[in-house]
This record gives sequence, C-alpha cells and structure tokens, in this order.
Amino acid sequence: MEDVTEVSGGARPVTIHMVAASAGVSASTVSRALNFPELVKPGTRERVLACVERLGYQPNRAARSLALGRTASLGLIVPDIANPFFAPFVKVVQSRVREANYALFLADTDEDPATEVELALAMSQQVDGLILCSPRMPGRKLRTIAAKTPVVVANRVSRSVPSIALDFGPGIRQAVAHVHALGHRRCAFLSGPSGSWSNQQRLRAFKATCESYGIELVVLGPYEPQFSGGYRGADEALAAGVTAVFAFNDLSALGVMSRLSDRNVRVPDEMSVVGFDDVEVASMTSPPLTTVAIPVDTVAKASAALLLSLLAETTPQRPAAQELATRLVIRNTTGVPKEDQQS
Amino acid sequence: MEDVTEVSGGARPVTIHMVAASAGVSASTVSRALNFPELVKPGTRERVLACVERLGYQPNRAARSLALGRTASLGLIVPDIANPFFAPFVKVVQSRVREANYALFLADTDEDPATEVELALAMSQQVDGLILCSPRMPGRKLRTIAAKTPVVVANRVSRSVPSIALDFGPGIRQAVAHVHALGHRRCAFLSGPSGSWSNQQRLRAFKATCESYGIELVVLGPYEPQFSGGYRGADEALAAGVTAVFAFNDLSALGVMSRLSDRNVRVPDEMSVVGFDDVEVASMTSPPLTTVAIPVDTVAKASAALLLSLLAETTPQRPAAQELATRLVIRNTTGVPKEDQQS
DNA sequence: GTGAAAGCGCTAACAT
DNA sequence: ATGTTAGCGCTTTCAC
Repeated sequence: MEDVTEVSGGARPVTIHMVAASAGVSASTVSRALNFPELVKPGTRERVLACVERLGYQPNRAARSLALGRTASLGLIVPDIANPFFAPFVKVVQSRVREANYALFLADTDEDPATEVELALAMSQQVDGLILCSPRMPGRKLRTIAAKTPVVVANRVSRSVPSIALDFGPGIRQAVAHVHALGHRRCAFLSGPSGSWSNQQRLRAFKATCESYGIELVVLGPYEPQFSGGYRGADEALAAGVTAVFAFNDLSALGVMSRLSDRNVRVPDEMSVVGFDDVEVASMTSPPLTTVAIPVDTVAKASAALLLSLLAETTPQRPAAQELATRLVIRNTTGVPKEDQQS
Repeated sequence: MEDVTEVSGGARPVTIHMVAASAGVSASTVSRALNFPELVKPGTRERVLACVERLGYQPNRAARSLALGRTASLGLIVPDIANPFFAPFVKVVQSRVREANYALFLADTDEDPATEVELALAMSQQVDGLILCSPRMPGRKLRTIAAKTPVVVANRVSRSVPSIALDFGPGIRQAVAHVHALGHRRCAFLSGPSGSWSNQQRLRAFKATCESYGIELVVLGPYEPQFSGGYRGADEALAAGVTAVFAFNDLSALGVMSRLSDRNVRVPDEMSVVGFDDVEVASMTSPPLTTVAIPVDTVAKASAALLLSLLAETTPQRPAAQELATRLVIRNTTGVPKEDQQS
C-alpha cells in the first residue's frame, strides 16, 4: 500500500490520473465511477471513491467543460444590481440555478444598452445559457445573441426570444379604479426612461385606463427611475395641480414623498402617492406605500425555470412567451383628496 | 480566395484552426496574433485578424483555461444579495473585477455558514480567486479554503487570510458623543445576530463608549438584522424607558421607526433613533435617518483591488489586513430628549 | 467491467 | 517570424 501525501499546503491539484494510480485502475474507470457509477463493479467503485475522498479529488472544471462541450454555468445580466427591484431577482435566479447544479455569472450593465450588448456577447462564450433581465438592447442584437447561446429575456416581451414578461394591465386598472373611487379626477404620471419597454407599457396602460375612468392624466417627465427623479417630479406634480401621483416606480415614489414632506404637503391628505414594483422598502416607509406590485420572485423563478427547461430539451422548441399579472397593494399613501374631505 | 461561410444559424463555433486555415497560417500564429501581436509580422497579423473578424472567432474559454491553468473568473460569496447593504458591495466588486477582465461568479449563502462553506469549496475549483463577504464560517474552514485558492475576506478581520475590515470605533464614538451632547443618558442597543463578528464588535464598542460617557446602555435582543427585528425591538426599548436607541443596522432602525409611528411616539421628539450602515434608503425615509456610515463602496473596491493584486503578485505576500473607518451621518432622527425640551 | 487511445480547443516550448 | 509538437485534465468511443 503506497503512501499518498495528503493535499496539504500549496501543492498542485489532484488529477484523475493520481486517483487512478492510487486506486490501481485506469483514469476511465475513475471517470465512470464518478459519472456513471452503475457501469463499474461495486468493489472497484468503492475503492475508487475511497481514493477520491482520501485525496480530496475535485474534477477540473475547465477540462470537463472542454471535453463535454458544456460549462455548467449560466449568466445573468441586469441593469443595476443595487436597485432594490433587481436585487431580489438576482437572488432568486441564483438560488434556482444552483439547485440545478449550475454556477452563475453575474454582470451589471449600469443601465447602458451598449454595455449590455458587450457583456452578453462576452458571456455567451462561457455559459450554457443566459438570462437577460429588463434588457434595453434592440431586438436585432437580442437575436444575434440568442443565436449564439440559449437566452431567456425577463421583463420584456419578445417574439424571437423566449421571454417572461409582465402584464401591467391588471395592477394599473386596480390602481386607477382605487384612486377614482377615492374621488381623484386629476392625476399625474411621473414617467421613467423613455426608451424602456416598461415605461412604454405602463404609460400606455395608465393613459387608457384613466381615460376610461374619466380621470385627467398629466404626464410628467421623463425622470430617472430613482429617488432623485421623484424628488424633482413632486414639484412639477404639485404645480400641475393634481391630487394624486402615479410614480414610475417605488424609488421615485419615495422621492416624491420626501419632497412633499419637505414642502409640508401631507400624504395622503393633501396628495396621494402610488408607487410601482412593491420593492421591500415600500412597506417599511411611514406611511407605508400604496403600490402596484410586481411578482419579481415569480418572474425570476419562471425565468430560471424556462432557461433550464430550454437546456434540458433535446428538441428545440419555439419561443415561449409568458406574461405574469400585477396587482395593487393598498397601504397608506392613498386617501380621499382634500377638497372632498369633511372638515 | 476561398469562400468561407458566415457564422449563421446554428452551426458549431469557429475554432482557431478554422481561422488558421482561412488565413493560410498555423494555429500558433493565430494564437500569437491574438495574444502577443508584437511577435507576428504586421502583414500576417492583419490577415489573421481580418479572418478572426470575418469568421467571428471567439476563443473557447474552457480550452484556454485548461491550457493556461487560469480561468479568468473570480467568485464572490455574500450572505444575502437582496440585503441593501450587500447589493452595492456586489455591484462595485462586479464592476472592478470586470475592468480587470475577469468574469464574476456570484453566490448567496442565505446567511447560513454551512452553505457558505459548501459554496466556497465548490467555487474554489472554478475561479482564480474568491472574495468572501462577511463570512460566518469558522476560521479553520476559512483557512482550508484559502489553501485551495487565493481568498480575500471582507467585513471581518483574519490573521490567516488577507482581509478588508471595518473599524467601527470612530463612528460609534461619534454617535455616542452626539447623543450624549443632545442630552441622552439612557440608551438602548438593539443587538443583531449574536454569532456575527460585526455584532460583537459593535456591541463592545457601544458598551465601552457609553460607559466612558456616563451613558447607561441597555442591551436588548438579539434580533434578526431586519425590519422585523427593529419592529419588535421598538416595544422593548420603549418599555426599558430609554430616550434613544442604537439599532444594529438601518433596516432594523426602519423597523423601530415604523413601530414607533404605529404607537404614536414621535421621532426624534420622543425617541431618537440611530441606524448603522447608511444604506441608500436611510436617506430616503421621512425623517431621514441618523446613522453610522460604513463605506461599503470603499470596502468593496479595496477587496477587489486586494484580490487582484494577490493574483498579480508573483511572490506570495503575507496576509495584509486593512481596516477602514466609519463615521456618523447626522440626519433627522436624533434630537434633544423630551424631558430636556423647553415646552 | 475495464483499459487504451483519441480528441475537446488552446497555448507554449522547441525547432527552423 | 512561423510551423511542429506536445500536453493541459477530462470524457468517451472502441477493444478486449
């Protein structure tokens, strides 16, 4: 019985051949024992696995990838990791993907479409599949990338690429109905980035729904989809003489509330505020924010599941597009407009 | 001049040999033209690069890794991506690492030390280096992992592993001095996870500093380091009859404020609240939160820089440990305690 | 049931 | 300056 030195200090990694030697078998047998245990006789299998254990052998991923033609890793590209809307998305995708034994590459585009394309292209060569979250790149680029590697698009519909998107309609209709029921007749929409799919969808739905309810909608902006954007928007909303504002997202709704508080305009008594997304902090503010909730976790799970199923499929399917519903969460930033209040 | 088909549809990727053939040179020349352009004659170089371009050749990463013995990717492991304290950390690390042409693997431990070890072990075999953010694993495990791959630890000091940690002292001293100056003499500390390095450090510093200022410190908890923890803690702080509370972090401070608001206790008039971390939302609340700021971006940058320098070093250095200072950010949740106020 | 051998795509001596 | 060769560590036919 030979004495094989333990993996200690800084020596170079154990290869499959070392294991093979130490178990008195060939490399192929070790490989089989690890990948197709049923193909090797129980006796040898145990001997091999014991050596694997003892030597602390871990297969070299690069070698494995090269031989197999698959990397066992996926990529996720998001516009802004630090955005409280995307962070949970990343978290859920990561955990799902892990469960399926894939590692996850993460990249942040800093909201820049060009960077987005660049990152996606770079990643496409080192992953088995890609999730593009809220991509802003043109459809053409999207197709280019999808031609290189399996791709799933989240938070945007696409006809050429499998996607998980959102139907803002239900949530927006509920929000408008809610505000209408409270008595508001003149409202503002603080729009977000004009190029974004989300903003276009939301704006369209707000316009149509307000019209059908006989609510006058003042469209303001575009503003950056951040606290700062809402902070600026608040003054314009006030100047426009509306009694309620629909913010592009929760962050900007927070900005609105902060500015309103600065100017001693009480929420919801003197101004109602409705957010969008239902990020975690929306429920932590005082007063807690009424907002159109997006089921991010569900979107993230569905995106991961879709990509994984794409990878599992042997026969290529045609692009599936799924749309998830939104809904209104009523908290304390919406109320009866001042003029209507009994005093 | 031969007609080489464009990369269209679903064909298999272009290899270096295809480029070589199409340029009428050997594979090594293509490799050199790409990696050490100065080693190949300008004429051929251009011809090669033209073919690379035309064929859309992208080197296979796995093959490259295998040959080179390096993966050009790094790993980052955090306790909770969705936590507003860690999200910016991830963002900054990602961007730094990208700049150095590394891709980044991300994993989330869900605050579980066992998962942490598992993930770190798994990642160690597919990266050139690892950043462990706020690790909870025992020092022994840390060393095991550091023996396999270069590791940098963030938000925790270690003697055996290079680390970027925080000196909570300055910020805490400023916070206590501030609160003391306002007239508070009995305060509470809402402690976080008892096992965490951060909590131990903060508790110790708060205790020592309060003592030196003659402030009576009531230690409550432990609470989960979340909104919910603070929400619970608020009642206990009120029962303890303190006039100011130091929350373990900003999230729990938000919980405190929310509960206080529920119970109609005004902040800061009837209770002062001090957070910790200075996450982005801390400045977005009404009133904005007074908090001990942690320079996360700096920590993240330093961690990435340290790891990159470790990888660049030819000669192994001994573990460097850097400590970054914290400081108090005074906003509007701290004020003169009620009893002292002129009425 | 197991071993020998070839090859995944790339880089790096070593020749020339 | 460029081509030839070997090899990174693994999987996988193909023999036996």
